[in-house]
Amino acid sequence: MEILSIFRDEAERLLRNAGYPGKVEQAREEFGDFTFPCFSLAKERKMNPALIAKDVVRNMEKSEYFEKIENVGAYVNFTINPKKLAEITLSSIIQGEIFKFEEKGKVIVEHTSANPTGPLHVGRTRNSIIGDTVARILRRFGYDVEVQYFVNDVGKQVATLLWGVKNLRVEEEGEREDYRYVKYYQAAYEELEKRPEIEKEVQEIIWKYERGDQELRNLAEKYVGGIMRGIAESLKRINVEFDEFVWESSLVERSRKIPPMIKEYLKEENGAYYIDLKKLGVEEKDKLFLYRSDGTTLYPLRDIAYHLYKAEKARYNIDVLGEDHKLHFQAIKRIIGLLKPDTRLDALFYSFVKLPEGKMSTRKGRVVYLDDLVEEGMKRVEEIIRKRGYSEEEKKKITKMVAVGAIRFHILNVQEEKPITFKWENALNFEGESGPFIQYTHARAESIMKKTSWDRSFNSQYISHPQEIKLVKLMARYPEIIKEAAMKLTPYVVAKYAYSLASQFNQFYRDCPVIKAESGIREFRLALVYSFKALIKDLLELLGIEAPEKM
RNA sequence: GGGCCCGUAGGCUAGGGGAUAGACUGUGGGGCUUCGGACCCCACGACCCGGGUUCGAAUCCCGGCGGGCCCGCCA
Repeated sequence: MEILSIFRDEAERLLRNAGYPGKVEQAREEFGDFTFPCFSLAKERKMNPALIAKDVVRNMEKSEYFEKIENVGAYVNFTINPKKLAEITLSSIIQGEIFKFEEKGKVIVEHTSANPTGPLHVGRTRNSIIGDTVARILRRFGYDVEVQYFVNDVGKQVATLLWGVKNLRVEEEGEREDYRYVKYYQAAYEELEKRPEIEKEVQEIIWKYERGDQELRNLAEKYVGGIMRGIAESLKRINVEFDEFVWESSLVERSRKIPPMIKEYLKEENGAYYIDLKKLGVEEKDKLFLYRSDGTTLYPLRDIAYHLYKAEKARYNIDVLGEDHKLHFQAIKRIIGLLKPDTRLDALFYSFVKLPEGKMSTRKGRVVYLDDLVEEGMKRVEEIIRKRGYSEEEKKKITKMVAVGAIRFHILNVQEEKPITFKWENALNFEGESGPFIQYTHARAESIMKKTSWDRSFNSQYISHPQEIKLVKLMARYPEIIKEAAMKLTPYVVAKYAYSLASQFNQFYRDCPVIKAESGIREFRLALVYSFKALIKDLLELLGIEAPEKM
């Protein structure tokens, strides 16, 4: 139940009864909670908007839901009755009702799906963090969510890696397989640039691998599998996990059955096959190639097979993709629309993270690896908490929680489609609008609760301080924030909301003593602190950030 | 050449027809006999440019400029 819509509906009911039906909007804070601008009505009725606003107020009946309804210029402003709102909001949180949403069926979220050619870098991590967070939000919103990673082991990149493994000798350094094996990939690419004729050998690897060549399968299992283990381990450190890894090679046979199903869009050119995209209604591109002339499959074909596989498992599918996939996705969506018209396919696009010196590139070794970012983050956190007298074990746990909190929040706090330039000091910011700020605020609230006992009873009649009212109003927005983030696939709104809530709590904290407050007020404030803590903990969880009790 | 996305204080980012453009960081000041100073308060500082639509444009439309991406028998 969206708490504020109870009040919004009531405001609109009052407007109707006053003879001026219309929709209210969110008001600026200093004017109240909802507002009804009278400009368009003024135009319709050819009257002065300010006079209309006056008349609306004159004809309005009283309501226990609002403590004040008044006109300011051409606006009719509604101020919610805080006692009523506090009662509804706090009991909804304390009983856990606020976290329950209607069940909505199954959805598969595919994210990351980075080529398994080396360790995960920070650029790709934006995909993982956004994808993981949107999955968490959808789960909260009532979906049965399954998270998948599409492992591209059939493509040219992996063939290049395997060519390197077979033909080159490199120093394998480091503990983890992804760091060891990426050297083959980088060396193979260098070689390929020097001697373009190697291309043929790479093609041959693709051909053989697709047909199940045992030696190559074994190599892929070791090297691609090893790199995937590394990637999964890196992601696990920042709380990203998957339900299923789907390997492309497992879909090759299946993908070959697809072209006959869309024969009327299929064309041939020198032995290669493509889909006529114009005919499909995609204007921006002509041909989508499915087969090479040597008969091996191309990524679009395997991707169609994969989407078909997903569509059979779930009626709703979401891909988290870099903006470079926009056109490709448009084509895939059309094709799945033909093959599985009763399913829904959405994409969440994000812009790249680049370095001040340019785009990240695994090939060129111009990257910041996720692991390095996490390590550096932990180092900086440790610096701060060194003197706080935590045990070794506590210190280790807190250090990781806070570093990951900073990293995830930094990525999530920006609209997905805006480009990010990676800078260490921003990615590892612990102050102000940051993950650690929110975690710290949670720890503060926790600290109050620990110092006192409370039987979960409260009386909303005691609400009076402006900071109490502001905090309740902000908390009441939780359901609509979740709904917006889930429906528009915009996880950043949850990050922004979590920050504003924490920030508001800190202001409340400054002005409103809790433990020392007199009886009545004290219980009410404890209900506020408890509710804030429950809410912010949930929001942090949605952002994939742990909520430490002390830090 | 064509298409898509982005342009808001020194840096980073909300708002996406409506009231005085909201934060964070930075810089300068201030606040613990008070529940945790990774906090709080005050000040400074911004809508890329030019037209148009509108009672009203940071927001919508058109045209520039700047940045990113796409238009592969790569993925």
